[in-house]
Amino acid sequence: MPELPEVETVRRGLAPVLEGRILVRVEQRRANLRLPFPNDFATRLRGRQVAEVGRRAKYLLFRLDSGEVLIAHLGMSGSFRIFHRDPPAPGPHDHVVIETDKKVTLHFHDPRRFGLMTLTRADDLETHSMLAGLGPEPLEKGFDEAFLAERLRGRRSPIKTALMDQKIIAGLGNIYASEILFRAGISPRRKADSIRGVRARRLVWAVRDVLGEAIIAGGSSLRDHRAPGGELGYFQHRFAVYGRPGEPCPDCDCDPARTGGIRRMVQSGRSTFYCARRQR
DNA sequence: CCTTCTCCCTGCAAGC
DNA sequence: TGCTTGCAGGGAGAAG
Repeated sequence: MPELPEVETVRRGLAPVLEGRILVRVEQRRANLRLPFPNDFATRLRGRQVAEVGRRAKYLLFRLDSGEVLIAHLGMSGSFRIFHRDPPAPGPHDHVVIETDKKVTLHFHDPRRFGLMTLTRADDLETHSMLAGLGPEPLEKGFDEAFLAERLRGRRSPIKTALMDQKIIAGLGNIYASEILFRAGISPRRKADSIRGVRARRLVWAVRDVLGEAIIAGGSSLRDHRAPGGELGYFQHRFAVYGRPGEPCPDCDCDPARTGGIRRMVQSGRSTFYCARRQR
């Protein structure tokens, strides 16, 4: 379940291996993922040099010397694997195979095919429909309590749902939304509009802290996420609430047998985990 | 405009 | 054991 920390971990794994490499062979092994591949996908990549591997929200951005950018999204189950020599034969879910000079091979693997790859001109990147309208990067300047309170003003949805809205903040998904609200001591049910002042400050800090710690841990490896070198992330062991219904709250130790402990509920069709005592 | 719902897809686990 | 069912979830688009 790649969210910002997982995608950033992937970017950090790919950048040193791919930057400066020339894509000598590109094999597109099916017509579509979540969306169709663009016309002449393999042809437009072949022979190009990778200038930079970047990230915006949950999108990976491979800037090419042709002036085009390869936009890749991992969806739910997408992953890249790097092989420094003798890559294995691609399996049924290895949808794109890219060979570079220096014998490096890249596989894009995505069993559920919620991911996507497309190409656009670098000049048009910011106005591309996938990137236009995204909220700010939560780990960069410009994301602060004043900005957050302004963005949440008038929002009637629960704060948990608002945190997952990519137009408000870019890069948060279901797992980190629960973890961040726990860290901030804010109820996931609270109306987004009521997040102001000290709560907005706590929430901004929680966003930065949780995401920062998760990136240092290499993201979370629940089912699918691995770094491109095959390394597992280990932030899942540090989840305070996600996937832990019925366990005692790690902060207040409220007893699950007496209505305390971590609870699960569904908001907008997604599981939310929280401690009712600690989060208000 | 804002919010919620539905769908896309496969793999896994729980339950019968 | 072997089947069915439900859940996992990012994002687009429809519906309310």
